[in-house]
Amino acid sequence: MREKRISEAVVRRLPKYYACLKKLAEEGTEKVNSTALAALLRCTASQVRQDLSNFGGFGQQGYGYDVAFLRDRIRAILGLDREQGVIIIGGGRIGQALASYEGFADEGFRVLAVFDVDVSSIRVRPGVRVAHISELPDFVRDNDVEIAVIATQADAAAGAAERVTGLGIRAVWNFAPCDLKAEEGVAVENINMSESLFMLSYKYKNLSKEKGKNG
Amino acid sequence: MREKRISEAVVRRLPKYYACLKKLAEEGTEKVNSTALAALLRCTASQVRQDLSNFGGFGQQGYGYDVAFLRDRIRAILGLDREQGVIIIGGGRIGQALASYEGFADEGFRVLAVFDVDVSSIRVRPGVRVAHISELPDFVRDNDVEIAVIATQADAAAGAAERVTGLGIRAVWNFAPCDLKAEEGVAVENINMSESLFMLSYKYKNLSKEKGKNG
DNA sequence: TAGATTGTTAATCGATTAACAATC
DNA sequence: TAGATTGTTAATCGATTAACAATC
Repeated sequence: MREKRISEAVVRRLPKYYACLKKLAEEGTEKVNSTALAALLRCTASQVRQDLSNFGGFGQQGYGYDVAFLRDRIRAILGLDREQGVIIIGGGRIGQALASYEGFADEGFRVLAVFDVDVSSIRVRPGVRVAHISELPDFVRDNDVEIAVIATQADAAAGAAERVTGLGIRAVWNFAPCDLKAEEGVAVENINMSESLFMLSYKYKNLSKEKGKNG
Repeated sequence: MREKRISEAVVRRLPKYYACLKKLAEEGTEKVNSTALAALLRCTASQVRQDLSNFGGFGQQGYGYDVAFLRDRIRAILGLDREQGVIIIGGGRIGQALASYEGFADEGFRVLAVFDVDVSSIRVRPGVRVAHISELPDFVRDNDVEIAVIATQADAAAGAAERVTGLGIRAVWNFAPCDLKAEEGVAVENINMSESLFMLSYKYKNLSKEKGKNG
């Protein structure tokens, strides 16, 4: 059976549906329809139905969607229904912040270790190992590592990415201020703070020209 | 004269052009054509010409684009041709990391102060003030603040944003794991790390289905 | 002038929205 | 059954790509 290719635009909205459904479930809401979901996501009901139907019929005509059911389906679609081991390359402030952020654990991400060339002065939560970069190959061999976070300086990022993919890691989350491109068989997501800040600067500068709506 | 509305898709590419042109200039490249730029950005030459022509004719037929000239034009378009004062709400690890990141200074961003309810144990670079949140109104009144960074917990983010916009700040850069929506007359950019991580998880899970290309 | 390459118009492609038949 | 709401097909809209006349 041929899986339909899901467009990038749809994938970008999936985490938003998920966050929204988690919230609704926490509030005790049991069912929701496409109109209500659309209002929460600030899009059209049509788009909600179109998006969700990409993955199968999760709703019921005349009723709507069961919140907990839909949330769990999207969680599974996102691959959050299992543990994923994470290592962090670079123990600077960003690396330390990520290593200490407890929110990730809620969705099954387990930060296993932080690697750096200088191990002194890296402070993380108990349970997260701090190790010299030379220990990386052994660690990856001996542990179940799905995701590598690149939290190095820009000039070291591409090298670090090559290194981890060379060790067989197939998911790279890059925080260095440069865009890493995905090679065949490797998933890459860039958090490019500079680009975001520059866009903010652009939007700010052009505020008067806007007719509302951006963000 | 009626300014043409620039689409979000184009704005998202502007920082990439800018980064690319800065790099070319540093390497001593003096001219570049749309085909070469397209190769660096991994898009089509047609798109490069289409994008740039939104802002005016920066090139020269038969020649191409002058690297330094185009870089400076895009810098100005992004609003990076001046100083912009930045304050940070929230002195946790993310807030501290941002307060200490020196790369922003290169583009005219000046981190002036970090505010929090608990000022102890916040360590930043010399020259950055650390103050209790109660000092915020006075500080904003007495200083030139363009941008407020929200680096609080998720539940405090919306309140913090209201607070700073209430004080007249018109640009908000949000790092809390929730999407702040822009009200009329306020520019907002969200760095939503959770969404990015979930998308990475999705891409990783669906790697085999991909025909290359993502990131 | 001949060659190169832009800026722009036209064609294509994909994503969003609207409409409605299916069905709970 | 009647009312509500989905899933899906068709229409619209916008963004990307191709083509080419303008021009350096």
